[in-house]
Amino acid sequence: MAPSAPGSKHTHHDADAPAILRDAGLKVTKPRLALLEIMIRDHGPFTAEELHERFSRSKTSGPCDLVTIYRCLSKFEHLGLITRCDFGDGSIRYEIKSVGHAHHHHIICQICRKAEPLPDCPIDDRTIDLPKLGYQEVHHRLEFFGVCPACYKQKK
Amino acid sequence: MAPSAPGSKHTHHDADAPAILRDAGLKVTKPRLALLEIMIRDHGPFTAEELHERFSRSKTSGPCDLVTIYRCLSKFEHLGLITRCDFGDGSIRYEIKSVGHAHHHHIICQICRKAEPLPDCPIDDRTIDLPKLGYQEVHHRLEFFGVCPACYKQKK
DNA sequence: CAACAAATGCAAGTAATTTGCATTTGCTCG
DNA sequence: CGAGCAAATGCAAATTACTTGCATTTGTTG
Repeated sequence: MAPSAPGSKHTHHDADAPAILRDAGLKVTKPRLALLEIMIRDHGPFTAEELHERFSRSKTSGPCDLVTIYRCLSKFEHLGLITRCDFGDGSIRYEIKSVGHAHHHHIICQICRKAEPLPDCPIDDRTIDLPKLGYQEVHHRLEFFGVCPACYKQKK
Repeated sequence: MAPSAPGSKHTHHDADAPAILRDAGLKVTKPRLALLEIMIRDHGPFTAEELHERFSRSKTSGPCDLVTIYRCLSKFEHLGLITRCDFGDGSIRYEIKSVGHAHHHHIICQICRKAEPLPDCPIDDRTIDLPKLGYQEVHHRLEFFGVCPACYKQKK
């Protein structure tokens, strides 16, 4: 996937996973690399468990302990490579941050648990409420919930 | 707190905990009543554990098993008496809903974990994004995070 | 106040995530 | 290119938050 040009134009784009890891000061290990590539390639926020399943299914990547996935995710999060999503179902999900995806939120179906990304974020952390003044490094977590069209149809 | 007038004007206001329970079709038991009263009287969203501690400390209310608290909270939530808050630290918190408190959100200090309510909700579930159209019963969960003035001062 | 369902307490069980520790694996130098 | 060392991994066990099963107690209602 990283072809031709050897020392070519930098500011690595998308799927340049090894460089991303190196730049972050992490060793480029097999599990780590595979994990990052999965997260870049595939969509949607994933739980550790879901990522672990993808490892098991994939023939190309060796196996990877669930614990390692937790540890990698934690590292990636602290480095700002991925964002945490909390859909309120007891599991934490993660999503790649950079790679063309702007800050956004999701709407989760309460019935089938499917999540859809919403294009724009309606919140500006700097201009919301007065009492928030005085807080530093403000950010937010926002998710929408509802019954998706498909599930709503079934209910009737 | 519920004084004088015996069979007085209805539409029970605030601290009329027994009536709230009865109206909800619940038995007025000692733990339940005490729990609801604590939630009405004291502030802030609480974890089950925090509520349990308040029981232990209080001389006026008998003891109450943690399991009972979980069960009551679950009941209260389904009845719409309380709302769930997720501060993303692995514990769920609950807050009374009615009793003059409008729908709102919080800002949580990342350092000391203290939560402050924010007066207005910046979200209108009906008018946010196009893809959300088609979803029924839409609601949202939103929390802000940051470093509170006190903790920020200490850091420097 | 009898009777019955609902609510409670205690013990045990789950699910998600974390920690300890011995082993392995990248990376850096010589 | 091979030693050396810290970082990363895997496995087992621990922890945390919450849930379930079941026998006992307690409100409520006739």
